[in-house]
Amino acid sequence: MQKKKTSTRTVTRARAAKVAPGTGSRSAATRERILDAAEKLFAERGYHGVSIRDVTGAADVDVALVSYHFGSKQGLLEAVFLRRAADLNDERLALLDAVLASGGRRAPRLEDLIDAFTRPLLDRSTRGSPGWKSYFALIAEINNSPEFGGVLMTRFFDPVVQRFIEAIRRALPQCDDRDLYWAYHFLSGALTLTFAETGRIDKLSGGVCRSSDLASVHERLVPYCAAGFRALCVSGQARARARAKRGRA
Amino acid sequence: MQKKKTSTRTVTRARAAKVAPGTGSRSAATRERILDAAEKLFAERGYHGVSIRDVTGAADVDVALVSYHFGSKQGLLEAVFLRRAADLNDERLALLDAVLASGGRRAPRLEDLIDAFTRPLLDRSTRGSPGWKSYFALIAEINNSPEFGGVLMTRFFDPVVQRFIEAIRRALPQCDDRDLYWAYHFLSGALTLTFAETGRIDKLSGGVCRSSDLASVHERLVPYCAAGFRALCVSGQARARARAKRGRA
DNA sequence: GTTGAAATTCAACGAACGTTCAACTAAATT
DNA sequence: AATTTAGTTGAACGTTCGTTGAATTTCAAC
Repeated sequence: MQKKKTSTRTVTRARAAKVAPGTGSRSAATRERILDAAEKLFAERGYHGVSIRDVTGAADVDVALVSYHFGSKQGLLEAVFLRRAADLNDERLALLDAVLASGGRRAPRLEDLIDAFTRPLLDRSTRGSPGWKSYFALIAEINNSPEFGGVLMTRFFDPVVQRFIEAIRRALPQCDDRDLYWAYHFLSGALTLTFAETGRIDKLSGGVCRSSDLASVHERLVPYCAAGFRALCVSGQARARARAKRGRA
Repeated sequence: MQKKKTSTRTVTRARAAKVAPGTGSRSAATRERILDAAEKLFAERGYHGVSIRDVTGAADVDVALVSYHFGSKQGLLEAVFLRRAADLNDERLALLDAVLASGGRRAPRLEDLIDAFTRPLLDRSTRGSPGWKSYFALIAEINNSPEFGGVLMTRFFDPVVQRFIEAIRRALPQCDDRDLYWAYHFLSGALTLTFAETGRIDKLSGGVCRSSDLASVHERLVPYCAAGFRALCVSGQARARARAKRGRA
């Protein structure tokens, strides 16, 4: 199964392609076209549900360019993921710093922290380029997928998440770490499903709720999760007291 | 694109296959084998990430049997979905009725309702056959997928969900319907991500939390979501008061 | 034991899959 | 103007895809 071709000159080019060929100016445009199309299609039908030809067809570009620019289909997925992650993480951290700075030495307000974590998604989905909606739908699928969930999400987002959890720990200093992490986990599930906009709640509610009305959802997501964090905090202390009592008995 | 074959005798058999061929006893066993393998693989790699040959290979069965028993690959997915849905829904409704009955005329406790909705998942994932874990992972992917999320979930689960929301409405009679539905939406996201067991929280928490320790998660999921429901309820009333005040002004 | 339907097997269909290669174009370097 | 290089193209590679038709086996009813 090893490559037998004693390839001659072309090897250097192929190797170079694997690294990252795009520095020229006219390549950047086609790279973006491919990323836009891939983002949309991956979000709609999932990674395996989309062929490279689907992507290049939608981008009106030759098939071979995916391998050339991104090395492989998997490389394309990671590039899609990476493209918007930096921007998203940057604003999240900026908002987090602003919340922490405005409070001075005082503990930050829990609602402000959750808002700083989630508002960048709201802003981009409602006012950003339409690609952001696809991006968030893709993240929702990835986040819930055993195949990619534990890998891609961790790599691209966990450093920022860690900083938020540290801040939340300051807001709820008496809270057990396990309760803190699980509370974040629930927030993560609610958040990704919300910004995936699958439309299921529209049918379920008979039109009372609209997935696309993200401002209304976000307005509710923050108090919902803040209350959840606090409840876990107190119920965790109750559990600890019960354990201590059992220990003494 | 229409079938030109003036097919003679075999048509009756083929038609019958589309409906549901399995009544014989030895067919039931192979059907189950196929469903088990499909459930596991769909959960691991998603619908499009699994080929029919992957499934029949794992089930040690001929390729053609999927078309014979389930009509098509999509038919197989729906059969996987349907197989455990009835059992799950039945116990959910039984627990719901028990909660409502035990309370008599009084409003049910919110925590009891959320527990009735979620505990059947906990029981089956921890004590049921291992196929249940795959099933819940598959549901998580479907729930967050634009392609299937709004269709399959609605068809198989929404009737039961509606009954729960009615019961929750009795527990929070002053709560606005929009707040109620959105609160359920957040619960749904947290629930599906939890039982998907993607393992992401294990890495994020550095081992403090374990996805596989579902009893600990469930113990926290209930108070988290109950507090969320109540918080939405009161913040919804605050919003209503604010709207009324603006109206008078 | 024969019959007949249900279940299974085998082989193959055309289409689509991800990837690669050599040839070609266009821009930058000398 | 000549040469190099990044970018693009079209074609093809071998493989796998979902599905199908016909032949074969299994098993219960007669």
